[in-house]
Amino acid sequence: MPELPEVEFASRVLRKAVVGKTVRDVKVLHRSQRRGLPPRDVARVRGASISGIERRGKHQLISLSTGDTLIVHFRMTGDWLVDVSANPTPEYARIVLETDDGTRVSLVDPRALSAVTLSRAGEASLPDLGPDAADPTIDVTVVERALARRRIAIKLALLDQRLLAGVGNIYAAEALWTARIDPRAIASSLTRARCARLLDAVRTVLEKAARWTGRYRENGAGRFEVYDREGLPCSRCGARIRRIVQGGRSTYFCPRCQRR
DNA sequence: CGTATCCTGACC
DNA sequence: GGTCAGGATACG
Repeated sequence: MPELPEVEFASRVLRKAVVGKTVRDVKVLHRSQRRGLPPRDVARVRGASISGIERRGKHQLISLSTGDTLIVHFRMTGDWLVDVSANPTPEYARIVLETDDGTRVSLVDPRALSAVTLSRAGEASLPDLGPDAADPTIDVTVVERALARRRIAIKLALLDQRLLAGVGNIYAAEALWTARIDPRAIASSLTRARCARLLDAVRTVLEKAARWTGRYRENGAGRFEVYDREGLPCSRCGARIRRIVQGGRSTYFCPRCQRR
């Protein structure tokens, strides 16, 4: 699942492939994408040149010479595939961008849940996002304040992009394991010291993931401490990793060394 | 706060 | 052929 490190990697791939080029054609190949990017918006993209690529949380922002911005979210299974337009259309390609030099960038997404929308010049249509989890300038106080009023489980708070942008289900679980915090702990009850440990853990986990992502895209075995490891021993204390459901999603944690 | 929705591959 | 997974959003 693409979270901040994977989206950062993908945005670099995209930047290298298309920045400075002109969009020759845009194809929307799946009906679920037509809702977010209807024909009138596709028409606005054709012929524009791409001036830059940025990332905010898990969103990628493709700036166009027209002032419009394409906003891309991979959701669960989206990714970029870069090749040339002479090749056959890649499997699971949902939206295809072709540039004037023959480069083709396909949004490949087996589950077709990715979201691509066009934001018109001047209207910022990103959802309300908290500070970027990779922002080195955020400090403990930022985390402490974000959690102070939230009487929800800390795992759910970490997934709330309005509080901190970029963390998803996998790295939330990994960060809580690293910080030795029980995912069921109430967010507002965390002490300043635990907030500091959590911020540190989020950074550690995201940096580690970025190093993996740089090498290969696939999830390597043994990459995670708790995620998808139900019943297996905790590498720190040996207790069996548990799986619970929070907010409809799986949470994996060590019931012995992660405390409330 | 929980639950349904979007989608389709994977798995039973 | 039914169920599940899951990020974000909408709704009760």
